Order: sequence, then structure tokens, then C-alpha cells
Amino acid sequence: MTDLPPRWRRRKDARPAEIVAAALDAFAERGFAATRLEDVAARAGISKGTLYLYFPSKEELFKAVVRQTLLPNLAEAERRLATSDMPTPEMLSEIVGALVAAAAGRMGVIPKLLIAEAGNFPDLARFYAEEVVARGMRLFARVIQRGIARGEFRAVDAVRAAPALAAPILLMALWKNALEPHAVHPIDPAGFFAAFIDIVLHGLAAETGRKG
Amino acid sequence: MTDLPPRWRRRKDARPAEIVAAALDAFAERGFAATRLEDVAARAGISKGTLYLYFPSKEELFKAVVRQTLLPNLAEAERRLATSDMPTPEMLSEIVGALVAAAAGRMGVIPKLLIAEAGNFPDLARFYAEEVVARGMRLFARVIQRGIARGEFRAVDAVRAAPALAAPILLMALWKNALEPHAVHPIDPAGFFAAFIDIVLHGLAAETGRKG
DNA sequence: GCGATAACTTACCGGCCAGTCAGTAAGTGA
DNA sequence: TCACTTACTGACTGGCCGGTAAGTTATCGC
Repeated sequence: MTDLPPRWRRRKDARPAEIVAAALDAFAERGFAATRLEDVAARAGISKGTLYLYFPSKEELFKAVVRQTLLPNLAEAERRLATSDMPTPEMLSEIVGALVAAAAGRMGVIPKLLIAEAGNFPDLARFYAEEVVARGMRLFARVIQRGIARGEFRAVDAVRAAPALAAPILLMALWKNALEPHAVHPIDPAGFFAAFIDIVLHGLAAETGRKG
Repeated sequence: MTDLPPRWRRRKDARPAEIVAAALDAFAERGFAATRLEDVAARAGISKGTLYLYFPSKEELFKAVVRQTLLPNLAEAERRLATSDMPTPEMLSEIVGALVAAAAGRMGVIPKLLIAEAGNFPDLARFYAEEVVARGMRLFARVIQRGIARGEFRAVDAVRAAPALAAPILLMALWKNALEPHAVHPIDPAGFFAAFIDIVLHGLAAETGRKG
């Protein structure tokens, strides 16, 4: 008679990742404070009580979302940093291009969340500032240095120029994940990146006999 | 005997501006959702009830904060756009420099608030996207066009390059108003801007007999 | 099958805070 | 100085939501 499918299943292993994914979606839409844990639970196909079996509080869930979304991209960036003999302009273009693309996607909501909640989660803000932003800046500075050392770039101040490479990533992350859904005029990520990298590479290029 | 100062004074004219200023501070620290109207009232030196005499709801107060903080800067930007015969590189440097400086100051919290709350205030988000972002992009595109027309810049795609000029403004606004308070490594706004504008101006400069 | 276990649900609690309103006292003007 | 207006106060409330715990049911070992 009652061979209906069970009302729920035990899936202890899969839950945490599903909850984190659901929470990322929910936070992306409404922000941390405004999303109800009941909504997160519903998106994950569970009840609120179950959520508390896996995460002790809303705050800890938030931290898990940030860490788990960020770490794969951090690892990927590190991997890319691995030695490569390609010319520095191409290398720079590849690294920044990959990050701009990632920022235009799902990962881009993380900066948005962190910026919004920095005041309420100082430890997370410091983690992000040091482990992500500062690390990224060092990476960019090293790439520029490499170009200078190899005679491909002018002798600019690499440390001060590094944020200029981070800026388009941030712009793309926030535009795609906050304003564009409400805007009339879209930005084409590929076109924007092409124009940006064109200017930067021309701007950094070693001079070959011009005014100076 | 009781010549104490009065417990409060009637200051109908001054209240709204004071409340908006207090709210901007409070929102800047904790974000919109997490700030209590009682805190805003205390900062403004009034009671919560008084606040409701001037603003019908927390949402309307938020909108007033955004509009009143933004409009003076918009007007200033428009004014700067006014005809000027200086060379385009200098003009570009002045316009972007002024905006980067403004972003590093008080006005910078507005992008932060809007980005965080875009999902919850679609009309504000659209207003900002169209009236501020899109307008700024058009301004930058026009400046680049001007440089090209006068033979000072290479023939780049002005519309696609425009966001590259907006990016450092955004970076500065969010860095100063969200992450820097929790970070160890500061960014020097002037140094950053100098490096950025150096690269961009070199990158846009008309070619004078080099490889191509 | 048949407990035993633990993954999951549901109903509930308590604190917090936006928003209200009756009352109070600063100002006004005659 | 006194009657009147109104800017302002502050105690209160109603609903919302993070968090909890008692109860229910899938699953697994025997």
C-alpha cells in the first residue's frame, strides 16, 4: 500500500556542501543579515533544525560560505603562479583574465558579502584583507617586477601599481553581482577586459625610442 | 533654582540634516540592516520618536542618506565636466583624481551601502546604476573620445575602456571604507593614484613612432 | 524482522527592534 | 503671564527570526 518514497533521506555527507551552496545563493540575493535561515534550509531541501546539526550558528555558516567559496579560487591562483616561461604580458593577461572571469561568476558575491559585513565580522575582514587582498597584491607586484626584470616593462613602482590590476576584478565582481541585475546598460566582461588589458599592457610596455 | 539648560530644544530646520549625517555614520559602521534606529537617534542627539517625525520609515531614511550624500558629488562632477581647454591627459587626471579622493573620504560609504543592499532596494539600485554609474561611464567615454579626436590618445574603444577609469574609484571607496580599518598593510591613495594614472596615460598615449 | 541509532522534523521560546502614541515641556503671541 | 501650539520624549507592543529540544522516521547491524 504505502510504498510512497520516504519523506526524507539520511545524507549526512552531502548536507554541508548543499547547505553552503544554498546559503551562498541566499546571501548573494539578500545579504547576510536579511536572509532567514529558514530560507537557506528550504533551498537546501531540509528543515531549519537540520541546518543546526551541521552549523552551530548563522555566523559560523557565513564563515564556512566565505572560506569554502574562496579557497578553491585561491588555490587556483596559486597554481597559476607556478613557474611558466611565457612572456610577462601574456602571463599578466592570463592571470588577470582568469580572475576577472571568476569575479563575474559565482565567486564574485564573496567580496560583496565581505565588504558589506566587514564592520560586523572583524576577524573575517582581517582574514580576507591579509590572506586574499594582500596576497593578491603581492602576486601582481611580482608579475610586474618580473616584466621589469626581463626588460618587457618600464620601470614603474610595482607595489603601487599592483592595485591597478586588482581594480577591474573588484569592479567586475560587484557589477555582476550587485548592480547589473537592476541596470539597463550591461557591461560585456570580455570587451571590458580586452580594453583594460590593452591599455595596461601599452602603459607598462618598455619604451622603444619615443619621447619619454 | 532650576536654571538648568532645557532638556531639549526645538530645532525643526536642523534636524533632518543632522539625522541624515548620523545615519550615514551608523550605516557606514554596521550596514543598513544591523543599525538600530535608536543608535541613529542617539548620535543625532534626539529620541527615536523624533526621528519618526522627520522620516516615515527606516527605508526612507536610507534613501534620503543615499540621495543627499550623492547629489552634491554628482553636481561637482558635472561642474568639472564644464568646458576647459586643458590637454586631455591633464583633464583626465584631474577628474579621476578628484573622484578617487572623494571615494577615499566620506562619500565612499555610499557604494558600499548600495552594493550591499542592492537586492533589497531595487529602485535605489536602478537609480544608482543609471544616474551615477552609467552617467560616470558616459563622462569617462567622452573624455577619452576627446583625447582621440585631438590626437592625444590612440584610437581605443572609448565605451569599453571607460570602466577601466571607474575601477580605481570603486577600489578606493571600498578599501578605505570597509577593509582598511581591519587590514595591516595600508594603501597610500596618492601613491596608488599616481601609479595608476601613469600607466593609463602611457597606455592611452598616441603612438609616436614605435613598434605598434 | 526488529530493536537501536542518529538523521531529520516540527513546534516552540525568547530577545530584539521597527514603529506607535499618550504625555510633556519648549516655544509663541496676545 | 497665561492659554495655546507643536516639537519632542520614552515606554510600550507586535511580529519576526535565531536558536532549541522533544518527537518522528529512515537506515543499519544482527
